[in-house]
Amino acid sequence: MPHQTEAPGDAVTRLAVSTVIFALRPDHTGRPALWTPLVRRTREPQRGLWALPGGWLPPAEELEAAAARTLRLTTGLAPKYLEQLYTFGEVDRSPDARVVSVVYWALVQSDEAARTTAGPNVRWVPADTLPGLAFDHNRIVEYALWRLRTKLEYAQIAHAFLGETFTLAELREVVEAVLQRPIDPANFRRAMLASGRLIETGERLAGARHRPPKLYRYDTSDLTAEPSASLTRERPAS
Amino acid sequence: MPHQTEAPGDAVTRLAVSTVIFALRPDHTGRPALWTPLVRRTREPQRGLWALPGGWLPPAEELEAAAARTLRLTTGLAPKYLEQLYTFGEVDRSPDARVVSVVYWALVQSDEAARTTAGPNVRWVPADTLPGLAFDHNRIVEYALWRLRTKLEYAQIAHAFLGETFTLAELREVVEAVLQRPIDPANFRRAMLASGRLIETGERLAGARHRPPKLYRYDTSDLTAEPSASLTRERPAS
DNA sequence: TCATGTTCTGGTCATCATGACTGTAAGCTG
DNA sequence: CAGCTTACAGTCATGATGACCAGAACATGA
Repeated sequence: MPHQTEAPGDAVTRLAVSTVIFALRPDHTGRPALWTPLVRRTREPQRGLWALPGGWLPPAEELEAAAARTLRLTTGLAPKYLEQLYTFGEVDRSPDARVVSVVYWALVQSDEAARTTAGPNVRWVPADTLPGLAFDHNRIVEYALWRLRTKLEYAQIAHAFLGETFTLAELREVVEAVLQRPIDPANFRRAMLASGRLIETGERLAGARHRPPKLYRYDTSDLTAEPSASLTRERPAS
Repeated sequence: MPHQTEAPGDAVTRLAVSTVIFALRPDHTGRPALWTPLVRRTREPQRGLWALPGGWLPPAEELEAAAARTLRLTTGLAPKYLEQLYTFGEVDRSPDARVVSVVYWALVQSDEAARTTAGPNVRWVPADTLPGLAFDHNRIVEYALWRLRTKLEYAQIAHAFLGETFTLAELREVVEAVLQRPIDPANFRRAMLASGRLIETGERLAGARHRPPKLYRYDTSDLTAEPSASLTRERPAS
């Protein structure tokens, strides 16, 4: 496909797809924080180390589909948000052959995360305090964290962590957990309502020992905010 | 490298690196506009069509180095700014084998662009009105254009189109050409000076028939503005 | 029943960034 | 030196944002 047409030779360069998955879970203090699932490597190289879910790219499978499939196979998760993060291809990032990894990042709902495939080879860890991972996966997660946090500022993907309907307090809790700083409830409300992307459901969430908050839904009809809509999508075919 | 270790089988999936290059040149109205160099395909498939500069990824070469090398070989250009754009891997984007392309985008100085390798197989075209390109390259350029324009808003890479020193008017002309709208000179000055990234050289640019403007230099010392500094760099080893 | 605690929710105020605009400074040209 | 052009400095209105305040509305427990 490139204009040069030397034969690529033997397949010494291999193509893999991996995914950094984020979900909100209570940390040791009880407050919601970012967690990410890891899988234990059962083969060499780096056998026994924890790594990102992933796999080799099948020739007939789309990149995004491969990301969704491998994370479903290894963790049982179906992402609500899935987007390409970056392609890592340093020559020495894997000790054996040259491996180029197209890495995606995904957001899953909290209740979904609770249904993760259990087992000794899958484990959730706090995204900010990772153990030593295989290959360059620590660096990859750090970059994914940075991207998540900057994207939360200018775009609205916080609702990807939540269910279909949510209160403003729940949405704010998500943003606070991701950005790791408290946000004034009144100002947050004003900004969110001014964005015009929240739709009142008309219902309220009763049961708590305080004034029942309104339930909102996210307006997914407007795609103009993401000019790269053809490249990023929500709710991929899981 | 992924946790699954099925053999990747035959190398039916091939890995390529391509680059979208932008430079400022006067368009038919005489105003500076974005241009991009294309190369003509000399082999099948899509022989004769114009395409982005690129080539297959050698097993021992870094992705970014491969991008810099292929664009130098085909166009003779050395980019001042080079960053990974996106990885395109749709199964059907190439008629023959499966091809996954890691695409970079580059900015080159105007005077550098004038030194492009001449020949019937290299051609500069206005980035906004492209002819029909090979494969999915039209879509790729459109995405690169969007990324360039959004990145110019929040970051300051306009100086990548210019030389070492420049006047505020020159810098403003770059931004106006990229964003395709006039910018108030006084407001632009205020915003740029407030950013704190411009350093006065102490010199002025005389010779014009008006008050000589100050010459500025860009402050490259501060890397905190780009938290992903490890992934994006300026002035790659050309 | 009713006070109490809690959060929801609507509002004010100061600050800052930004767009529109005006006026003066300082060079070159004829 | 008159006149032209752009550099540069400053004002004003507007809108977004952070800090803060106060009433509304519910569950709970006295």
